[in-house]
Amino acid sequence: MSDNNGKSRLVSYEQVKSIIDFMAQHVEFASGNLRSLEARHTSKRLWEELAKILNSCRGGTKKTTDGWSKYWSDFKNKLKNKVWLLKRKKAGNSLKGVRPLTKMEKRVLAILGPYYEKKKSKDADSHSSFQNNMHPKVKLETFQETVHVNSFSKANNATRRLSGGEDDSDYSAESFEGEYTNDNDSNAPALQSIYPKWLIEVEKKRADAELIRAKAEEQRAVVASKTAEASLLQAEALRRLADAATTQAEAITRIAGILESRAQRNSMLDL
DNA sequence: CGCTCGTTATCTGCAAGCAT
DNA sequence: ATGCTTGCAGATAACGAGCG
Repeated sequence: MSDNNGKSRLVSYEQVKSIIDFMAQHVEFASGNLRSLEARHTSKRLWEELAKILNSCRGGTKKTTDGWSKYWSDFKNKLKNKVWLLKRKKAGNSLKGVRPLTKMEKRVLAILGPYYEKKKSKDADSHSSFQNNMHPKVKLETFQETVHVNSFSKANNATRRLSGGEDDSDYSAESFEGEYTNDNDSNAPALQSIYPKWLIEVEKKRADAELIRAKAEEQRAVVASKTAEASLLQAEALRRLADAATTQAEAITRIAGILESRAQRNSMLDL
């Protein structure tokens, strides 16, 4: 198990938030798509970086890089199962106790959305899934059909702890409905008459991911501009310091000249 | 093209902790 | 005591890269 030295073995809310924030800035890394040789190095470096961040959080457990990697992998898997169950529920299957997605989970879905689609393409083609009315390429909805009882209960409760820092409204049915289909959107019926619902949902998820990426880029730009500003100030300070040093050197030269001429005068008087 | 290797994803079962 | 939840470990599958 984890080396938490008697502290909480549970991952804290702050830690989960940190992971998701980090993943939002590294979408390829989050999806586990860093497969090339160079990318693997990047992946390793990022896990070390992330592990350092997470282990420095005040509360929660401590893990090795492998431990956090495993945790993230399990987290994504549980989330996939949960989404699958929610889809079944929505499709009319009576699945009691399946909680709606939390804000955190929605955010992770927005980050991973496009990659879930890529990864699950084979499953979608090979499985004649329950939702016959759904397009087979909606990979998010094509998780394995054989979910045993244990997985079911696990998935039902997966990441329930994440709601700890959020208000109860996250669990409202409205909140969940708002994740992929905005029923209040007046354009929705018109759009659905043109495009299939699955395509609209996929595009919405893609847009969400793009938005998160753009926000991360914006933050990065702000940091970069502040860094540049600080560099400018530093350069200005150095320039002034150099000016002061030049002035000082000139003064010293003049003093030396004066002293030298005074010494010469004194020596002539002595003669 | 097919094989091997390394990494990551996924599945399953178990253990610890907690609530009743 | 019992059942549930959560996290972890181990096994296996899947994938991409490199090589002959």
